[in-house]
Amino acid sequence: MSTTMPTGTQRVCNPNEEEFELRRGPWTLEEDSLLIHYIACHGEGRWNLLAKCAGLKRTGKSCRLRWLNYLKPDIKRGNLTLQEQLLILELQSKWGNRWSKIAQHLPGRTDNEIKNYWRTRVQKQARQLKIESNSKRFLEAIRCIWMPRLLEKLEQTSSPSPHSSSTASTMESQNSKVTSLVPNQDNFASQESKLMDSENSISNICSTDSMRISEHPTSPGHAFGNTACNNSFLNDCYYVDISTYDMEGFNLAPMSAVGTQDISLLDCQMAENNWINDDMSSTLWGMDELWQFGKPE
DNA sequence: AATTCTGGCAACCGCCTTCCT
DNA sequence: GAGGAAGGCGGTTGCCAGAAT
Repeated sequence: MSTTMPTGTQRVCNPNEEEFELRRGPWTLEEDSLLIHYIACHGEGRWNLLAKCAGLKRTGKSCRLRWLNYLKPDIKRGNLTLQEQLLILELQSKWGNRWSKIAQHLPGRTDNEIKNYWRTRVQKQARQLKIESNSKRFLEAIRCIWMPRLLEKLEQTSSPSPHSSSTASTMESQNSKVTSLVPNQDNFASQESKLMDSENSISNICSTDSMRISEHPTSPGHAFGNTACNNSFLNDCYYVDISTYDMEGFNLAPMSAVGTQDISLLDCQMAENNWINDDMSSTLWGMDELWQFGKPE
């Protein structure tokens, strides 16, 4: 029994209590400080009671959300690092839209933030490619093209990225061990050229061993193994120290079901859209620079 | 300079699960 | 075991700032 008020408040009529206003919408500084102060003194949990005791005219849910997504001291601010983006791609392909679970592996990042990232950046690419997001084809593109690119970019920017300087310390340090990821750049450019050739499917790219550099000898989950790319592209070319990701190993099982037909379809789609050279280079996840280094001159 | 469009993100909603009585 | 409350989670909405026209 509530009525939305034009001012962003709800009038809640409770027979046992006096009528009170329930605020909605953006939080004010005053509300924030009330919440912070109350949690500092009494801890979090029992959110409905907390809201009442703290003098907040908000629902317990609203308080919880505000705290977890914005006010909590260890929340990271700023853009997602390359490592974080890579991790999100991998974990999403592994677990699907289990944002809270994924967020557990990105210290300081919230499920809401990761969800927003996925929707605004990643799914946008799917739309532009006319690929259904979360489809096999899209997953394939992520694995065979974008993740390797992220890895390569990661290697190139071994020094901390400018926009993540002070805020991404945990992941930054955790993932500084992403090692031996990328072969020489010339090869990558040539791979991209191949991609643009409609005669060559992604599977061609994936199956080349020209980019071979190292293979992790003991990796239990075998980061990029057993993919539709016939293992070669990722498995042979990249080594990610899984343990540093705290990822319980990459799981590429779903991709193993992807046949070359699908890949070829994707390839056709890509060729049709000229996606690497045009669309993608300027829009992929806001990481424009990611698409610059490997472009054929 | 004004208007429209777009992207990013905080916040809300509704459903489901877990906990408590 | 049943029922209700609280918490957790994923999807969606709406606002705002900056870009584009």
